[in-house]
Amino acid sequence: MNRLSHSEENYLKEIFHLSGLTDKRVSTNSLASRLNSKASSITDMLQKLSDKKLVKYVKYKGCDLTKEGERIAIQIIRKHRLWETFLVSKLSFGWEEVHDVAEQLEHIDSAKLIDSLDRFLNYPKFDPHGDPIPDKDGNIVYRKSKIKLIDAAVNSRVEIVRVNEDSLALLKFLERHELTLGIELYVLEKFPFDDSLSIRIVGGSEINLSKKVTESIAVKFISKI
Amino acid sequence: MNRLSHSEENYLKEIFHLSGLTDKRVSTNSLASRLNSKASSITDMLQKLSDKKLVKYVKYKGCDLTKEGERIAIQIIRKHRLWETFLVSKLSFGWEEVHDVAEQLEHIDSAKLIDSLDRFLNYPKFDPHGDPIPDKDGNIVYRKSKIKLIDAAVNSRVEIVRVNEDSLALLKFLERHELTLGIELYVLEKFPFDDSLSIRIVGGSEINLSKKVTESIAVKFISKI
DNA sequence: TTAAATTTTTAGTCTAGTCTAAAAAAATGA
DNA sequence: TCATTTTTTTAGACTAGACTAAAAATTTAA
Repeated sequence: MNRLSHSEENYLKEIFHLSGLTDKRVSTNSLASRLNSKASSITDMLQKLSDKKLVKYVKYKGCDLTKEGERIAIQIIRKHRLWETFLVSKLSFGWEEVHDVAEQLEHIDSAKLIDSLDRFLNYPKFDPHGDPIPDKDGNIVYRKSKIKLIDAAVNSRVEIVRVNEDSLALLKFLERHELTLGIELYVLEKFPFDDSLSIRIVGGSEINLSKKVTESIAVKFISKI
Repeated sequence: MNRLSHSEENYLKEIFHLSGLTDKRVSTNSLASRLNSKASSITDMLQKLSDKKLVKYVKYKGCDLTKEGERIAIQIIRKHRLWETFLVSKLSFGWEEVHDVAEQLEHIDSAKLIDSLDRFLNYPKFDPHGDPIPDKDGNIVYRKSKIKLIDAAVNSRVEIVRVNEDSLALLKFLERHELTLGIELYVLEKFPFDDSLSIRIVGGSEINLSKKVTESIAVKFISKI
C-alpha cells in the first residue's frame, strides 16, 4: 500500500471515530463538520478512498471503512495515543496540551519509530485521557465496565476512567476542578430539568456538572453509598 | 509569521546548508539537485520565498537567506538534530537509521515540544553525527579545530568529530569499519594519484579510504606520531 | 569577442485538495 | 402522497507545488 497523505489519514481516523460511536454508516455531513470542511470536499475524498478500497462508499448513503481502512485507522490512533503518552509522561505536558501536537506526530511514517516508542514507554495500555492504546497488531482492549457519567446511578461511587479529549475548554475546566483520570466521585443527585448532575469528589468538594460535561466523562462503578 | 509548508521549510534548510558550505549565493541548479527537483520548480519557489522576505533572490544570480530566513532555517536544523539525538540515545536507533525519520519530525510545529525535548535530552551540544545543535536562540557552537580528514597531516593522530549524514551508504560503510564518532586514527600516507588515504584505527587495523570517504569525515588534531 | 554550451526563467500543464453554486436525491411532514 | 426541506452530489474554479518544453540570459572557450 502506498503511503497516504495526511488528509487521507485524517479522513480514515474520523470515519473510524464516527462509525465507532454509532456502529453504522457515517454520513457526509457528519464528516464535514468533524473535519471542518464542506460536504462537497468530503464527497470527492470518499470517492478517492473508495477507489483505493479503504472505505465502502455508496452514493447518498454515507460510508464505512473496509478491513484495510480500519487497520490503517487503528494504526494512526495507536500513534496518536502513544505520542500523547510520551508527551505527558516523559516531557511533562499537561493532558490538555497534548492533542494538537499529537495530531501532527500521528502522521510520522516509521514502523520502527512507533514500536521503539511503545517499548520506551513500557507498552502502556491507556493514554492520558484514559483511551485504550491499540497494540502493534491493532488489538484494542476496551474497558468493559465503562459508562458515561451522565448514565451513572445516583448514590453510587465511581472512578473517572476516560475523558473526551476533543474540547480544550472542557479539559481545562476538568483540570481546574480536579476532575482527572483516576479521581473518585460520589454521584449525588440528577436534575432532569437541565440534565445536570451533582457530584462530590471523594475527600473534596461538591460540584454541579452540566450535561455537556457529564456526557464527556466515562466512569467505572465502584460501590453503592 | 504564518506557518510555512514542509516544502518551504525544506528549501530554507537546503539554502542554509549550501550557502554555509560556500558562504556565497546559492544557484538554482545546486538547489535542484539537492532537493531532487527541477530548476523551474526552484525558480517558482524562490520567487515565493522572496515575496515572503525569507530569501534574497536575484534573477539569474541565485539566492541567499535573509536574517529571518536564516533564523527559521536554524530552528529547523535544531529540531532535526534534537530528534536524531532522541532517536539514538533514547530509542536505540543506529546513526544510519535516523536521518529519514528526523526529516519528518523536523517539521512538527510546537515550540513547547522542542524545548521540552531539549531539556529531556539534557541540552545536548552535538547530534549523533557530531554536528552542533543550535540552542533555543539559534546560537551554533562550531567546533573550532575541526578539519576534513582529507586535509589532515600525514603522521598525525586525530579523533573523528563529525561525519556527513547525507549518504546512507557511507554511514553503513563507516559503521562496518568502526569509523564512528570519538574513534581515534593515525593518518599514515596519502596517495595523490587517486586522492586516497591510509589510516590505522588506534588499537585496530589499517584501512585505505577513498577521497569520497575522507571528504565526509571531520577530525580534530590530537598529536604527532 | 563572438559562437556554443550551460544555466535559468517563462509559459503552459498536471494533480491533490479545497471551495461555491447549482442540481439531484432522500427524508420529512401536512 | 406529494410538496418542502435537508442532504448529498456535480460542475466548475482556485491554490500549492511540481513538471516539460521552449525562450532568454549568462558563462565558457575558441
